[in-house]
Amino acid sequence: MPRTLSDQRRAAVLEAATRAIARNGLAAPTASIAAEAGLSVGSLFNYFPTKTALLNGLYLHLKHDLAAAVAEPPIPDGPLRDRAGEGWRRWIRWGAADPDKQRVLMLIETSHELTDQSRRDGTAAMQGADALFAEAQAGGPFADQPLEFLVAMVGALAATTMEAVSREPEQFDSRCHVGFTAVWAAIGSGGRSSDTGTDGKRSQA
Amino acid sequence: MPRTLSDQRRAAVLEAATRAIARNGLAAPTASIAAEAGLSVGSLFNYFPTKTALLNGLYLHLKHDLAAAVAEPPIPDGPLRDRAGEGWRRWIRWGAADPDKQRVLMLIETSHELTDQSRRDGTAAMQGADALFAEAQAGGPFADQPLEFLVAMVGALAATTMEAVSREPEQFDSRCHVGFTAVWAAIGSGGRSSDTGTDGKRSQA
Amino acid sequence: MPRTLSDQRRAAVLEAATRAIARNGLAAPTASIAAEAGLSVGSLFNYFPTKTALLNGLYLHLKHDLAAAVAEPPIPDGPLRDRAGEGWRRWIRWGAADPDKQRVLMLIETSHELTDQSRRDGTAAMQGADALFAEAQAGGPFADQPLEFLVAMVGALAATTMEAVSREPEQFDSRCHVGFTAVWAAIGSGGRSSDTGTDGKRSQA
Amino acid sequence: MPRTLSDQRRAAVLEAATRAIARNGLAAPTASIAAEAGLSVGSLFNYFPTKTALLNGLYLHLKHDLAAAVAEPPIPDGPLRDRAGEGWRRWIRWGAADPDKQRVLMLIETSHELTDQSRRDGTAAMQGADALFAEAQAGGPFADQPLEFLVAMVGALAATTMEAVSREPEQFDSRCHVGFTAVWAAIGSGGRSSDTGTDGKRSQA
DNA sequence: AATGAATGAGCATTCATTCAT
DNA sequence: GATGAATGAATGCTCATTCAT
Repeated sequence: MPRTLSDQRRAAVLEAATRAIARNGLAAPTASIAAEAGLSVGSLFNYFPTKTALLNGLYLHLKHDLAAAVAEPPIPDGPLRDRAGEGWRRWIRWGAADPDKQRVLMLIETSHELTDQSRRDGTAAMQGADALFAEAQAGGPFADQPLEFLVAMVGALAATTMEAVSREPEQFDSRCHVGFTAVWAAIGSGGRSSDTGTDGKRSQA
Repeated sequence: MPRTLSDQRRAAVLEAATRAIARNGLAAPTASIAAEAGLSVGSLFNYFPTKTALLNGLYLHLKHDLAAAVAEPPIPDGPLRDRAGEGWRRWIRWGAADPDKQRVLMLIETSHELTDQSRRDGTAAMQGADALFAEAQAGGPFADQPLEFLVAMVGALAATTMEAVSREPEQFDSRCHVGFTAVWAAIGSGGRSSDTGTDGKRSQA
Repeated sequence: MPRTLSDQRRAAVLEAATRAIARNGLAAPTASIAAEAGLSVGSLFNYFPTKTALLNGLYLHLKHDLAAAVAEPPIPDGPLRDRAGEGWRRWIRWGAADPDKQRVLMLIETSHELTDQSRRDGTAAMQGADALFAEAQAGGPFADQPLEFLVAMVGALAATTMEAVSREPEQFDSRCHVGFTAVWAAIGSGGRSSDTGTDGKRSQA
Repeated sequence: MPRTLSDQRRAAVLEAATRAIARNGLAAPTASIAAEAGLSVGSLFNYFPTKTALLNGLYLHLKHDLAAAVAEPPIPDGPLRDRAGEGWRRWIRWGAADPDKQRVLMLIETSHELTDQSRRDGTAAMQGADALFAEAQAGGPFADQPLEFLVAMVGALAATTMEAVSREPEQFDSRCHVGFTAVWAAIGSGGRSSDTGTDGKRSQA
């Protein structure tokens, strides 16, 4: 079966596309992507019939990559806030480890290339991660806010935090903490006693 | 004397570019922008010598537009939190009133067309608005976070909030409140007694 | 009468065109010519209704300029060969003094912008100078060659000689001598006893 | 394996460019050249990445074409003057057989599109032909003239002679003779006995 | 399946010329 | 007359996609 070869090449294309698009924007020529992947133009179009298909495929690939990075290995049981915090840190770590991925994800998301189906699929892929935050929102004062809005807020904060961390990796803990504080507040849990605060000291106030 | 380069026409170009780019992305043809502005292609290039110049000009125009919308009329004196909240609401209102502007601002910001100079100028234009949040950050637990990071967080939250409000304008108050809660938390004022909490009612709980 | 003013400006345009075209070729924008002449585009088109008209006007202007440089002040009487030699030196001096003029003349001549009428007029203007060489040709072995061919040969030799002299002005005498030797040969007088060689002094050696 | 970049097509482009440029000047649209070569615009740019590259390639192609026409088949041994004369006739024949080539060569040479490298390469290609004339110059009175000047003189005379012959092909011998007489004079051999004279009379002096 | 040349619609930009002031 | 903004056809070049090999 030529399956294995195909998968490898497909992955190479996605990786090359990530680099090329991070560097040159969505206008990055398919030819340059193919070259970067070590393929001919013609072959690239065997894996993705159009550039739009490539972009949508890349979007889903990155979304799943991110979702996996957040959800695996499984986050150990514990207080919701701890679990959410761990998910958050994984999220940020993913983006800071390879800023290109995050940037490209956003570029595609804000473009008009993304089909509704892809957008839905991407959202579905993140459901595991999102659930963590949705749960926290549930009982709080912002429980009536649409999940979509919540998820968007968390995503925006994550993007900003990643970017900051990728510029100063040694500030990972510090920026993560600030970002999570905002996330927790956006979820509506910011002031609840059950959270015992962002850190223990605060809760004694 | 010939017809003089008219500010009106320049403004028309910027407005047309905003619409066209919101609709078709940065790849929107200059010809379509010119047409939408009621000008010939050639004339567009009298006002902006290159497409990049147009994009940079548009970016600055929108940034100043936003800055003015936040800062004018002057926000009346009062507790810092109230003033920041008023600035925040104006910000969201600006973006929700014309979502194209906000979208285009972000598209340009994440593209490679923006010169460093423009970026600096754009940041400078927003200084008035940013100061409001910087002041709040000053004495708090996040005082050591770089202003740049703070500003980026607030900006990201604003973008998300605007988008939500532009989809459901009647939820202006509700979304604004959530967004501001996150902002205030990101600034590090989320839990300070001097703020009497995110809102008065809550602190009594 | 605004005649004087007009003539000045017209001359300024021609001079500016010479510089601009020497620098950028026939594709030199009319706008740049106008600017170099200290005029507005619109005004330039008052003096020359089209770019082609400007080019033809410039051609004739340069041809007359050259013709005058060769013919004035009148070449004193003397042996034909001396008179021709003096004409030749004046010709070379003209081109070496301002190589732009010569280059532009050739550019226009080899372009498709030149009308037949202009070409004829240009030829007519040079008749005085050409006559000097035609006379020399008359009795010789090449008397049956068409005047047009003779003139073209002399022109080609002049162009080459000018170019060489404009690069090394101190070699004026040397290059002039070589050039004239070729001219005289092309005319068919190269070996006639009446010429007593390329120059009288030498033949006595 | 895909269709391979074909030498035939490349040649077709050069030929088409020669015709189109002879007809319309250097401003001949690339599209028209492509069409004349039976190619699409896009393909033309596969063979030559820019119009400037095409022009430089065309220049070198024509120079080599001319050089080959002069040098091949090898000129049989014999007196220098005879060999030079044979080279000269071949040169003229080349230009008269296809005046477009010569015209285009000159157009490119006098434009600003030609790179220094191309100019050098073009000169190098002609070295074989030029050597013939350089040798003749060597021992004569003009031996101290720079080779460059000599070559330019010969080239100018050739261009003029070609043009005349292409207009009246039946005058080939006659014009060739006149041209060569001038060439030989420019080289300084016009009066030397070893040449047995351009014409018999001289050698007796 | 892989390759890369071929295709041509599409785009930013230029520039001669016109015309309102 | 003078000015220079307005016009839009024309041009070099790009790039997604196709297809012969």
